[in-house]
Amino acid sequence: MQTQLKLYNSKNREIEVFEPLNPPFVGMYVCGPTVYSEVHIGNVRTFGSFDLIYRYLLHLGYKVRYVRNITDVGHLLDDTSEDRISKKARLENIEPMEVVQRYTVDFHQTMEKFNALPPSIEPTATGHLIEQIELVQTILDKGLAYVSNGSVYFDVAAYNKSRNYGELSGRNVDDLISNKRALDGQDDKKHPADFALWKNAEPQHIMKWNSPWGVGFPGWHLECSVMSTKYLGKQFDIHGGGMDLKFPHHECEIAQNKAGYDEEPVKYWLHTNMLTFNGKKMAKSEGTGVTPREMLTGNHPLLTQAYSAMTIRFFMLQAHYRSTLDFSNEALQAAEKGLKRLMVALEAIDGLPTFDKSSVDVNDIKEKLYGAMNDDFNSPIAIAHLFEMVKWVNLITDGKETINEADRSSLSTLAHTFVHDILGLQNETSNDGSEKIDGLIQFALELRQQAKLDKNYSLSDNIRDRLKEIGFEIKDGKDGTTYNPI
RNA sequence: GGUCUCGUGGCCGAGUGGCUAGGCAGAGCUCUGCAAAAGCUUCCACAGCGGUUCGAAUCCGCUCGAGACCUCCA
Repeated sequence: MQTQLKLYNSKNREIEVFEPLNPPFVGMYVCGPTVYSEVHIGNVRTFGSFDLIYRYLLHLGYKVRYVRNITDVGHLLDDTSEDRISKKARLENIEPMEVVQRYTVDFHQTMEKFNALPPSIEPTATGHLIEQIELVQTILDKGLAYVSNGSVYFDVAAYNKSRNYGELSGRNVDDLISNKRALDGQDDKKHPADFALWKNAEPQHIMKWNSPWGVGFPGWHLECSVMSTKYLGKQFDIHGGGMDLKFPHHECEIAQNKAGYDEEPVKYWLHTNMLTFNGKKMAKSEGTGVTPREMLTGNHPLLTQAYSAMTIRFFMLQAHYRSTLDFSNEALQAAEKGLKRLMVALEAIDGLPTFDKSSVDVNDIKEKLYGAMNDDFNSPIAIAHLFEMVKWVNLITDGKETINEADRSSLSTLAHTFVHDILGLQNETSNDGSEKIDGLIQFALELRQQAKLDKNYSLSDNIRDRLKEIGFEIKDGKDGTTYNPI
């Protein structure tokens, strides 16, 4: 029997049994990208991790509403009054919304390549300005924010009198004062830890809107509070995001929600870890921000070859979502080969010879697979067990183990469910192998077999090599020859 | 400086107080005309130093090292 799903709640740093607020419904909010440029492969890992979680929850039968936002309001860069989206727009001489549109589309295309399911709702920040302004007003009315020079700031000190700012990230307000780095430059604030709910816009600022406090734009943390509440309610089950968003972003979100709605918004906080390159977090500024496009084409100085989307997905799934994952050509090549072995075995299951008895224990594999996933979505363990299954399949193929028809059928269902539905791995070596192509290859194999019988090895090797060039790998087994698309 | 995480074999990466992770790479064997594929076997490990324990890579302490966050960040 499958055990209960347990997950690591980063709110209290403990593994907890997953109990939705209103089963079978599950509300899940994940912080999406800011669409001012192409996402990099580290972003793909984050959304891939949540895709795994989403898929598994769906598989367990939950009715999941998965909300992932698009941040299309540019938020401020360091010491300029310019934001990322406006800057990009200025550099490329286009409308900010063109920037947004371009990279939103690009993001969707990318996630589709990596076989990530689209969220149920993908709201945009600019589409929820009224709600954001309302929340700012509510917080102001409660005396937990103040207006200053056309901007509105969250009053951390006032909030902290009755609440605990820093509960998620384990910080306390006093530390935040004393450790605040220099160069804040935000003289409008009463307290260094205060954060903007609404920001006054300079005249040259492009993306700005009217508000009760003047022309400006919303603070970065506001959109997630507003949109999660709007679509999932004041309390919902799961909130996810990258670890780097824990502070200040998620901390501020909690504060806004509690200040505005007087509710503990999130039951389970899930934070995914970073993809690293040479042990360091990927960052464009460090020259380590590899884009999916570069990965897929191999067109990057640090890459020795191109990697397929499924290779990359599989590579990422071989690490737990809460661990950092270090990224190298060697590791990716290992994933490429491993994935191929897995997929070949998966496709072979339905063609396995059956016997009266089974020497394999399908139920045991099943329990191990669910056990792994129920243990905080431990995909690397699940994959390890899938490779156990690969071994069984190969031994049966070699006639060293046996399986009966019922077991073969349940093994096939189990394996396909885990590989395709839960891990989201697709067979990329498209067997565009229509029956006609298969017939042609079988014919070529017959010719090769005859050549071998005639000891015409140069011909048989030539057939083998040519088929490989075309994209089919020949495998001589004990009981004849088979082939696989490469 | 503050908060926190982590240090596993050639590489990536799981895990647990005593029992095989797994993938890739390496070695040997089986199969084979050769190869590939597949199978079997095998080598390589838990940063260092102490402590707790019958027993620790797994718990505690210290040292060294790495990283994340404290500012936009997946």
